[in-house]
Amino acid sequence: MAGSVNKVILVGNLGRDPEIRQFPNGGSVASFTVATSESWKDRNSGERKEKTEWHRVAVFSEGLVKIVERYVKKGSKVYIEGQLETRKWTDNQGQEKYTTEVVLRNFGSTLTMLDGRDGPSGGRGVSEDGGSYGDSSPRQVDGPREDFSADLNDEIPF
Amino acid sequence: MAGSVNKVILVGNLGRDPEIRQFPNGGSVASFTVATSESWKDRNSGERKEKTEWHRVAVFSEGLVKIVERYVKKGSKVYIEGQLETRKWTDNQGQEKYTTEVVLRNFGSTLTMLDGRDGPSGGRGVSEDGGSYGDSSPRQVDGPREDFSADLNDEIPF
Amino acid sequence: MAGSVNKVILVGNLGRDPEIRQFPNGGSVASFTVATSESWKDRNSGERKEKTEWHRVAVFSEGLVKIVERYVKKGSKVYIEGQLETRKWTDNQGQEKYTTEVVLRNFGSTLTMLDGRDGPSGGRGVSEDGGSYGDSSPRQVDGPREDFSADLNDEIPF
Amino acid sequence: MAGSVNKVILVGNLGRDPEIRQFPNGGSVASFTVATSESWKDRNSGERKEKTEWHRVAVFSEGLVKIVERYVKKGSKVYIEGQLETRKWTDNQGQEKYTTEVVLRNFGSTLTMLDGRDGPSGGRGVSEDGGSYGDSSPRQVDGPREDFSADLNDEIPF
DNA sequence: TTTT
DNA sequence: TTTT
Repeated sequence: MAGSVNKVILVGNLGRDPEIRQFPNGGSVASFTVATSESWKDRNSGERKEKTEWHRVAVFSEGLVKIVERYVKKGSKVYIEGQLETRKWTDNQGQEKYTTEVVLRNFGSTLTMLDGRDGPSGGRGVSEDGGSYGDSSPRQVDGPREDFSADLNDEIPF
Repeated sequence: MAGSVNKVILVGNLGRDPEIRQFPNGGSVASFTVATSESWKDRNSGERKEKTEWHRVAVFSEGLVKIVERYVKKGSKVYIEGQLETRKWTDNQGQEKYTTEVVLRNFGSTLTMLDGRDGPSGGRGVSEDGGSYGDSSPRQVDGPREDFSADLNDEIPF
Repeated sequence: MAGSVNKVILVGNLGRDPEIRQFPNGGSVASFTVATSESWKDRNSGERKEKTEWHRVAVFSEGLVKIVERYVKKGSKVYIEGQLETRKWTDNQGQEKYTTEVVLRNFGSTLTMLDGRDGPSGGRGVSEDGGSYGDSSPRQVDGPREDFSADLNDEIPF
Repeated sequence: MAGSVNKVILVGNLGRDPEIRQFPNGGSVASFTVATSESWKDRNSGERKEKTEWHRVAVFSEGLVKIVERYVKKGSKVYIEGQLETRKWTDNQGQEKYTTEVVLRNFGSTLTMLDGRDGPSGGRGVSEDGGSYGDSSPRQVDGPREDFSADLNDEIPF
């Protein structure tokens, strides 16, 4: 299409440690959920209200997966720039389901740590060397999976 | 949560005329879908590939609903700024489903026409006076509905 | 213009305490500078490089000025959404100068604290009641000024 | 700095054809100005008001310079994502000046045509092959320049 | 279902 | 200097 833009910007905290999975072809994906919340005063009752929204995030960019592996964990506050993607899948009962995610691929995607203490400053110019980094490694799922998408969908309800 | 951001920016075209619904309490919602697409050259095959993503949009801001009613129709190119929201609902078979939408509420939400010919310049400072506007009115669903969310969910598969 | 967008998003830290000024007509403005920085590895030398950019910010939205007064101070990390504006002025030697600022007015502007400890969650739905809030009040410039813009320009070099 | 973001999003029209300059080292820059405008109804007088803002844009990303060369010209409507940079220079009278620009470098920068007729769909995955493209080539400044920044600053007043 |  |  001549000129379209698909961009999501989130600042929020991770609900759990990220999950990293290797693909048979060598690629990998980091997935996690991010909470954002709003609060407002109800017009009628005058009560303070709050609503939390959970966003499912999938990181496919190689450099950003490394950042996630080393620095991002449950509770981390992150700035994320990605794109919206909806994919169709079939659950165990044969029901068709749709899942919408914020996806970080190479171009125009960013992940920046906002916690201060740990981690690098920006998620783009990722240095390619490794190195552990304290003890905050994410929950690594061991080994390649084949039924990747069904597996992911079992765990998170949307 | 101390400091979160939930923002979606889309530039794309409407797949169909918007649908406007009145709520019993006087509010209204305009809903439509927006297509964005990307194209790239496949690394292996060298082929040109294209992928279109469909985004479900729901406009609750009173001023923006008016803009949509008057100026936005099938094929319109729009700039949209809203927030991601996922809601749970139950289909006719009693299955729980989740639908993720780009929602435009009052603050920080924008809808701007990018087609040039028709429409006002920006979706924020909406003048409160009415007036028809050519012949490009959207498909108006007549009258208030009670089972609003189930109804919407019948029509669009995600 | 049919469909234009002017938006700046910054995440960075304040270089100094904000400066608040009252206008004779009752309005006020909060101004401060925000640093963002990038680091990258130089392609030729392999050295780690870093560059800091300073952004001049002016907050005119009444609710956001209150937020700034109470919660924002030197070193605070903030998320800011505003618009770019360039204004012309004349310095003491009669030279014409141009200053570009990130301006926060009512619509679509946001300021969110990212420090965690202090402050409210979002800069939009600001409650209109007052209240001190610890000891972190910004450097308040006492009383209305008439030569507002020249005064500001004396202090910051761009 | 741990975690900063510097992002500008513009949708607007070019005031003139872009200017392309080659650097001695082989790089190039495309520069142009983009207009955005707002209109609102004055609270007191009830009059319709309009204000146009001019943004100076400098494109350093190699792929995006090609896009600009081929497709972007006076009057074109574009979507731009870049970062804010302020640089210091000295004019002919030895006066120090500051110029703030929206700069498009490699990562996270985008330029997308919104005019419909001409041009490719997105400014990121630029194909590296050439090709003229009708007659809409921008005003090409011939040959490399050495005093690049002074030269640019002569022409545009901020 | 849009658009190029 | 653009655009409506």
